[in-house]
Amino acid sequence: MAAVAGHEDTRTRLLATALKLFTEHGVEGTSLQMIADELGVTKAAVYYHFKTKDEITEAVVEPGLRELESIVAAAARQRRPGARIDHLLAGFVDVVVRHRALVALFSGDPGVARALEKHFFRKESFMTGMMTILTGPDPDAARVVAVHAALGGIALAGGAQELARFSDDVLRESLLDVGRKLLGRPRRRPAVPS
Amino acid sequence: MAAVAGHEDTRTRLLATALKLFTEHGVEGTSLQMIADELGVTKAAVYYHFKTKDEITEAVVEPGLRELESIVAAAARQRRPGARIDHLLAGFVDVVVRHRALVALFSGDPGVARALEKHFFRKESFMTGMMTILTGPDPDAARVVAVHAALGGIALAGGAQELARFSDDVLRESLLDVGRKLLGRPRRRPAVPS
DNA sequence: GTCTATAATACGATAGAC
DNA sequence: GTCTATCGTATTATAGAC
Repeated sequence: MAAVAGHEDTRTRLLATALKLFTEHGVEGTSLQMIADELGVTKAAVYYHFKTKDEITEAVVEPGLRELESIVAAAARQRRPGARIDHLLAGFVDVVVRHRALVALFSGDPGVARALEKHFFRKESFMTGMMTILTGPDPDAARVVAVHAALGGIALAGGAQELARFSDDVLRESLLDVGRKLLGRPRRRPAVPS
Repeated sequence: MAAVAGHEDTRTRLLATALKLFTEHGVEGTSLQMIADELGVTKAAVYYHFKTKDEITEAVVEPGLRELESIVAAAARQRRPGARIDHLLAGFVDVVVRHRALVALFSGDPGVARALEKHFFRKESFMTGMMTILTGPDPDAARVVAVHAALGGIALAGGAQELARFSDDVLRESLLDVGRKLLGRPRRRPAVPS
């Protein structure tokens, strides 16, 4: 790890800078010049680490996306439908909290979807997989809307600038509460025995 | 009305085309060339109707934004805190349903906020006004998160492509339900007398 | 009201020196 | 690993004919 720290460090700083600018101005609204300036290098230096801008976009969202994929897969393996929902909700919220702005970026920015399409990742089918677990079979309109609002609301709230001051634990519990209410999964321990 | 139809029609078609492309590719990801091509005219023709791209962005979002502003003002005039919340929620959902993709665009696209800033509209202070009504005074973290998720979830679900098939009435009732659950406003008529 | 033509600039991306 | 310099293209925007 330490041996490649010199290389890894610049690459990591680059991705962190890109994520910050992407959430601020959108992927298409962020130029390589802006990234280079923020990093304190030239455009050519950026191109040493990544061959194209799409490759940067991909690398920014990849870690969070991989986590989400494995969570969906693990949730699908649960036997009871309720357990599938609980597993997916807890995992989704956890990824949102630990990556904050990333999931909101993935959910809302069309530039991300366009960049991923070129490397054979279909956002639409991925979302359908999550939806199927959360809605169940033959859902009515209200359920489909509620699930959409839950995923969107959790992602957007997790990436909101005004909520950055909250700790991971506080944000996680609050977002779990949002998901439970919208998905009809009341919590087990009502907190107060009285 | 009919006398200016020739002018109004092209301008209206232009705004509808712009909104469609903005939601598909984002504001910064949409060029005037794309708008002109979709309209079947040249870029110069587009510039006859609007002096700058920011002016187009502004004109696209303006109608929905004006409605939201008057709804917030009307909600603030309600006496009881619960009535303020109910008024704002119903109005917000109604605007989302009638304009669909527009509110999601306003909520999520950084290009919109940037375009509006130049004409003295501060998105941040506008959102704070809505938040204050919905959270009440001295809200805890869970409440702030819930309100954020409610507004974001409703806006995002309203603009979702997969929910476009639902009628206005069905979508409105479903989104109201989302808002009521997250804001702690259970509905009056529980539907089934039994 | 829409066109052709063009200016000025910014973009993504590459070549080659150090 | 970062630089200077540059290529080709696309961008916003304008001028002037019809």
